[in-house]
Amino acid sequence: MGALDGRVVIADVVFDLPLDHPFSYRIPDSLIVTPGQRVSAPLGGRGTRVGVAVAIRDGDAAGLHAIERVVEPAPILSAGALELGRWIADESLSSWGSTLLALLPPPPRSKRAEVLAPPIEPARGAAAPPPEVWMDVQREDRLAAALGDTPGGALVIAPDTDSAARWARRLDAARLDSGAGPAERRAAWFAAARGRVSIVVGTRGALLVPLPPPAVLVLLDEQDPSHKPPGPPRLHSRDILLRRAALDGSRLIMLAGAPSAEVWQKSVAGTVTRVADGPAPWPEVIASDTRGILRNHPLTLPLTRAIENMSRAGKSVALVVSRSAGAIGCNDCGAVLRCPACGVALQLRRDRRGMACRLCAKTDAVPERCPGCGGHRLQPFGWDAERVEASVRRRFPRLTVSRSDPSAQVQVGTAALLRTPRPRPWGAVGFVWFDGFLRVPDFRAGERAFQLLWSAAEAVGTGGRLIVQTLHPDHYAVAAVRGQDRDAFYRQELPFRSELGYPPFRRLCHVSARGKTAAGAKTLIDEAAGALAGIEGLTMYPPMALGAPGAAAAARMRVVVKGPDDLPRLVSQALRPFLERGRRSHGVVEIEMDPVNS
DNA sequence: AGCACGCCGACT
DNA sequence: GTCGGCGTGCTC
Repeated sequence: MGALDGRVVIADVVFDLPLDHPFSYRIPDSLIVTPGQRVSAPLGGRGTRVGVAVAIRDGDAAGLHAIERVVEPAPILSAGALELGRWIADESLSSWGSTLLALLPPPPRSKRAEVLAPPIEPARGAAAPPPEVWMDVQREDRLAAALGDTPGGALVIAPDTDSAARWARRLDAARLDSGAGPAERRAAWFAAARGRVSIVVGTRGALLVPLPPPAVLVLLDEQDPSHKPPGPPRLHSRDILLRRAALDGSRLIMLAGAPSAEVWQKSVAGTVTRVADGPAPWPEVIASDTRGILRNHPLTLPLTRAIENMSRAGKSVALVVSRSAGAIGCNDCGAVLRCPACGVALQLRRDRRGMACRLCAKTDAVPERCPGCGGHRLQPFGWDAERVEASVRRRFPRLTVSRSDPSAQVQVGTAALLRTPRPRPWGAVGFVWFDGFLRVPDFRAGERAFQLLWSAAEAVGTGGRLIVQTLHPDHYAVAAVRGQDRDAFYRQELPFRSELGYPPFRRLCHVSARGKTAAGAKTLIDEAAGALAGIEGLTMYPPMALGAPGAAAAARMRVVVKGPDDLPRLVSQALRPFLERGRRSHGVVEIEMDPVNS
């Protein structure tokens, strides 16, 4: 690296920018920089930013600025982790830098360098055992016991910080999530890298923690949509862990009472191993038909009885309400108005003057009569927590009824009630208006409803009751939970997904255009849709406006694209000109791969 | 993403 | 005559 010929050592650095190309810097003689190391370097105008060195090479220093300092004296990411980050960026059509930096603990505030050893390189190429999904009621206890016996390290990914905190306490593990302080997070990261702690618990931000092999990777509540929140890394934690386990030969354990359709399909295909038990303690599941009732009172007879019996037995009852969903149902036959082409529930527009399909954007007036039974009681309605609370108070004046007090005899709330841990199980759980979940205008509504019922059944103790008030008492989600039979649910659900070309059989992608004006957004989305049109294997729905109709908010347009496994590559090739900051006059094109809601 | 440069409207 | 709008292009 003699300076005579101008050849010096150069670091290629990626930053948290929407630009998917590295910036090159000269490495001053006073610094040693290796791939995977965080560095601080000048970028644009004035000021420095923290980035990650992804490559070190010899080159011509002409016109290059110098790295200013290293954030840590050793790499924070292994070569394998860098490569995994590259894969996540490719799969989600985001930049390497924004992906990597979202997966690292915050840089230290002070410039004082921490003394640490380099992370241990994962054993690449080792054959990984097939990933497992543990579904039995005892799965959490078994996990805690199994991790206690594990010789190597373990990385446990929780869906949210509350869960991470609980599990860190339970496993006596180092905590690495945004609920922990920055210093604690960094300490946990490097302690794990050095093999000094055996178990690390975190949320998504911990997915790249280096662990000495053999390590066990764990995904808690696999079915929880919180595993793919908005923002980088823009990929589901399940997919990241499946990839990581395969790359570094780790065992992967996913926990879910009722797994996602994606994991279930993998288990059917034999790439994921199901671990279940025989019949577990299970409540009596009662589907209570609300036809003709539920207009003036939120409780059917079975739920009223359950409240009476349980309060007499000193047990508490949860009443679960749904957030009003905007789908349109018939109060006579229980049918939901659906788009004939897409199969998803049509949604009442906010101005209430029509209804629209979220996927194909077809809009229509709300019909006078139900297309199924001819009934004229078509309406979106629901019992919210406030109304339910007041009504139950009136009906049971001697019971404590509350929306906030966990010790109340009857507690009313949304589905989040079931996720709050409690010392004793519920005596009964009642779904006031289960159709509110079935009617959510999303192709995953049935799956979500099934998983919700399953978790409710698990949260009810033996001898308890699960009461489902619905116009669809024979719905296959209810039947499957009553029979404690996951397979029965997916035997119905998977063919539906397959026939309509939904995940897990095809991949989905949202392409949206945001402009200053509705016309600008429309122009841009039409151009983007034009670039995607005619690509072999893609199915594209017509553009539709997002947000409130009318107003100024219509400056967002979206198309839904379905395609094969290599959808990211197909879309990125076709839309490259839109993603490389060219068309700013009309707005910005954004791509969401594998959307999990709406 | 931020930021600087650059070319057209209403204001002290 | 300026101040300032944001459209366009760049950052090693």
